[in-house]
Amino acid sequence: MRNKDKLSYIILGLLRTEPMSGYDLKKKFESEVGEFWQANTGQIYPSLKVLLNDKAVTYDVEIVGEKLEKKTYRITAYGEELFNTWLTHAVDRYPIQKDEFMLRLYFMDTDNEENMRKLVSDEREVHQKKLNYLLQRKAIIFGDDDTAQKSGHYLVLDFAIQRETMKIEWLSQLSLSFDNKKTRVK
Amino acid sequence: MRNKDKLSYIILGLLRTEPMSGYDLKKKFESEVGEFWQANTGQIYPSLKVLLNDKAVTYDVEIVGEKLEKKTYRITAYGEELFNTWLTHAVDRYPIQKDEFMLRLYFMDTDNEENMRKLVSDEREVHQKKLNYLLQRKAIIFGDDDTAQKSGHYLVLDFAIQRETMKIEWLSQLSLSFDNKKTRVK
DNA sequence: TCCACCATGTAAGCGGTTACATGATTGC
DNA sequence: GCAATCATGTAACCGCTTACATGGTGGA
Repeated sequence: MRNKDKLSYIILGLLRTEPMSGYDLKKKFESEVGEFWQANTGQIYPSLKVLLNDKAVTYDVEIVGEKLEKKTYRITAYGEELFNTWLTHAVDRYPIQKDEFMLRLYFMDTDNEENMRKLVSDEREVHQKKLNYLLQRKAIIFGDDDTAQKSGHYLVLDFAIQRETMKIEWLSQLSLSFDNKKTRVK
Repeated sequence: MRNKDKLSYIILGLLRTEPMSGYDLKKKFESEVGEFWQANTGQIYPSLKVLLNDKAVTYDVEIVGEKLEKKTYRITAYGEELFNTWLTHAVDRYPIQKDEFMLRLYFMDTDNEENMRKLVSDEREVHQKKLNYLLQRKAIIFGDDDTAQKSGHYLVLDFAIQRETMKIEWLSQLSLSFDNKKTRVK
């Protein structure tokens, strides 16, 4: 395990909360953690192998049904050590946020109103769907009480919601500026 | 050039605005476009080679000074065709936004106030610096007039500023919640 | 019986970073 | 003269995606 390998730290973090299988980890990357990092089997299983080799995790085999072997991974004391070092060590540099939509916007002729409107409304739809999904998840997991819960899970969900809300508002503002322009011309 | 290769499209887009060298492209990725995509020489020069091979770009050699050969790349009609197809074709799927800070937040024990405060204040500092830099650039490039300019360049800068502002506000809110908690306990 | 899901992996290849290598030019 | 910057590239390696391969389990 190399010390810049973020995925390994995330797996350790997930295993610290509760022991689980590679398949369970995959599901975690599809939900909670998935808002800010993702991984699939092509990375998870090889990564577990490395962690196992480094003695940062161990596993117990559990037989499900007749013969299905489920490996339940658990973090070791050494793994906890590695993880805690990462957790309290500051983020080294500014994260690069790739955004293909913003690139298109950058390149598009802003006077081509038809293209601009389509680009913006398509993007808004994508983010509106995402926002709806996030709000629904928040309601299901945390209910209506906004003040009480301040767990890590709550915080990441809340930030993701803020992020989507902000983008939608910005896109709406942009749409409005097209309308104003049209009115002014008339 | 494979049709999923975003970098090539970005290079074409940059060359469409004005012909330039690989070195110039690199600088573009450090500023304007860099807010939403980045690339360095290890990708740019090989990518130009592929585009050249596909006849999407051509170049003229210019002698700078005595013997320094500067290759000024220019987009071809075929390249423009490729680029326009990409530009007006909708973004296929939701962008994954990696954020190591949010991961740390997710994993950190929210009751460990000392660790939380440090994590949050370090992150705020990083984004405050970024915001200051962006505001300065906006002032230099576009001046004080907020209403007039609606070019692609203006829009990406504006969005980046919104993004940073939102994160800083969210982090401030979080800091406040620590303070309130402390007061309540007293 | 069938299908969705549980469960574990591998291989190929691409996208991207880091580091290296080399040399010219411009301005102080 | 020196340093910053201009300028072009290559090589190694890693991170990550996509696709493939295989099979078991549980419920309608």
